[in-house]
Amino acid sequence: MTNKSNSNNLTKSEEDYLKAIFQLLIGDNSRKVGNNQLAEYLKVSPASTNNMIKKLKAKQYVFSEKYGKLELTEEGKSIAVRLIRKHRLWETFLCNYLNFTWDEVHEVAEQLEHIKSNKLIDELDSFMDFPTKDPHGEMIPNANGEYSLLPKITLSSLDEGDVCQLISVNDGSVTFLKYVSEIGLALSSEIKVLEIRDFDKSIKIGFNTSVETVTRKFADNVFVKIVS
Amino acid sequence: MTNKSNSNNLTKSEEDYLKAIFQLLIGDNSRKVGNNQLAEYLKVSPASTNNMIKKLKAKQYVFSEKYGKLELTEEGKSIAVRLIRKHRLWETFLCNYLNFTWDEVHEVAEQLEHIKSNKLIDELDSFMDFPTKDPHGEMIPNANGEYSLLPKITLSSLDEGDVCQLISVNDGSVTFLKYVSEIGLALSSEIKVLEIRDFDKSIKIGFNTSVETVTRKFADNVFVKIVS
DNA sequence: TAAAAAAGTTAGTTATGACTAACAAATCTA
DNA sequence: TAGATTTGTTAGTCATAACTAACTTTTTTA
Ligand SMILES: [Mn+2]
Ligand SMILES: [Mn+2]
Ligand SMILES: [Mn+2]
Ligand SMILES: [Mn+2]
Repeated sequence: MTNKSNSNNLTKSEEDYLKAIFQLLIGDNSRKVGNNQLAEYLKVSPASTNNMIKKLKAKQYVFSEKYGKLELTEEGKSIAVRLIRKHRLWETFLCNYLNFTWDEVHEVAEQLEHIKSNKLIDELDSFMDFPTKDPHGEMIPNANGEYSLLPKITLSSLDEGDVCQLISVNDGSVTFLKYVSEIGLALSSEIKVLEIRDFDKSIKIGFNTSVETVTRKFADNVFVKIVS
Repeated sequence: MTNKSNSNNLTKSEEDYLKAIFQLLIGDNSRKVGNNQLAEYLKVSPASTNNMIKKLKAKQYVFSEKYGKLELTEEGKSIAVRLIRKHRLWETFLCNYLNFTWDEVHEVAEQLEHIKSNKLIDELDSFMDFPTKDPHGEMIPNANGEYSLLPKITLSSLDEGDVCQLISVNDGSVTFLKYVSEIGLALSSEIKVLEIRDFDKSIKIGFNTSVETVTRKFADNVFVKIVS
């Protein structure tokens, strides 16, 4: 059993850095995460991340050798997971109870996730009857910080003829999410890869009664489960 | 019609200072509010408030002469009112939907009030069907910033024999609020002033089937409407 | 009305978290 | 493997928002 009073007394920035490292570590599936990569992800300078990493190392949330790659301690991971839980519960609340669309929730959740109150988030969870997926299809960790990760397969990794089901989407870009709903794609949509064009690797997909051509960049942000 | 994009681009601190000035101005009913008084209210040093006041004057939310008392511009007032609206809507939400007690909501609302999203607060308002009172009995300004103030009569200002109804309570102290509910007082309770003791000005009150003696300090935080 | 007290201001310090510029180490790549 | 490129580090600056200590102005009161 780990320290109970953790995740408190952290600043908004410290929390966001830990979450970012966690996301990069699970996102890039156990690939190494470096200082500059983190800086780019957070849209700050490498000097800023270097500085914050020092502080997080002193507080024992992060470890790394000089000039080495970043890793999270158990404490660091635990804080990141709880932040993700809060973020996703808030996104779910905004979508399901306050008439937000899925492209509107991320920015607000980015603020709400930093509200310090265990009771608040657990009551919100209970109020919504313990949802397990957020509006973008991502899992929501439970109150004990437990969560399940299904492997993230991008639409762009499929071959011609493959059929898949849309599981989740990257929630970071408003224009991307608007685009997804505009063409009629939604969570659970069944998608067939009709053609991968040699010229620019753009992908012609079919779903429902629609056919659309999307770029590789688009397909990189769509996560699927292969059906056949 | 005033500037629309106001109240944005303000820091949490700037917002809290404007709210505090507003509360002191209406609370102390048009009495003058000075720098040191503000410092004491916000529990920071007079140097800190002096500094912040300078910034708020530069941004035209506050005005005052050197060594003079503080006043809010229309813009300043408007920001304060919107912050109070957010604070009280959140308190109402926490009490009515998330099983918070009235002594638990203030601290969390103090954080939630700084979330930047007009849609969020207006949808929350609509979700709750536009409540007009918060859990402590205070009015909630509407989406246009309109609000009505009933004169604040403290229980401590009554005379022996007066009968009144509890309208609202000061929401700032957890121990006070717990105390109020513990002795069985609630919004709308009818209270009779049975005796004001000469020795220490403590007040013996009767309500429901109870009789309690409360201090002047207690009675200063209870606001009532005189019944007879 | 002069001294004392209170209220307000200023200067200088600290912590946080950004930044740029300059530099060092590690990794590619020819 | 040497040179170039990428990655990471350090030093120094800035803005915000707190602080203490010292000072000035205003108000009180004896
Ligand atoms: Mn999100
Ligand atoms: Mn955030
Ligand atoms: Mn409150
Ligand atoms: Mn606040």
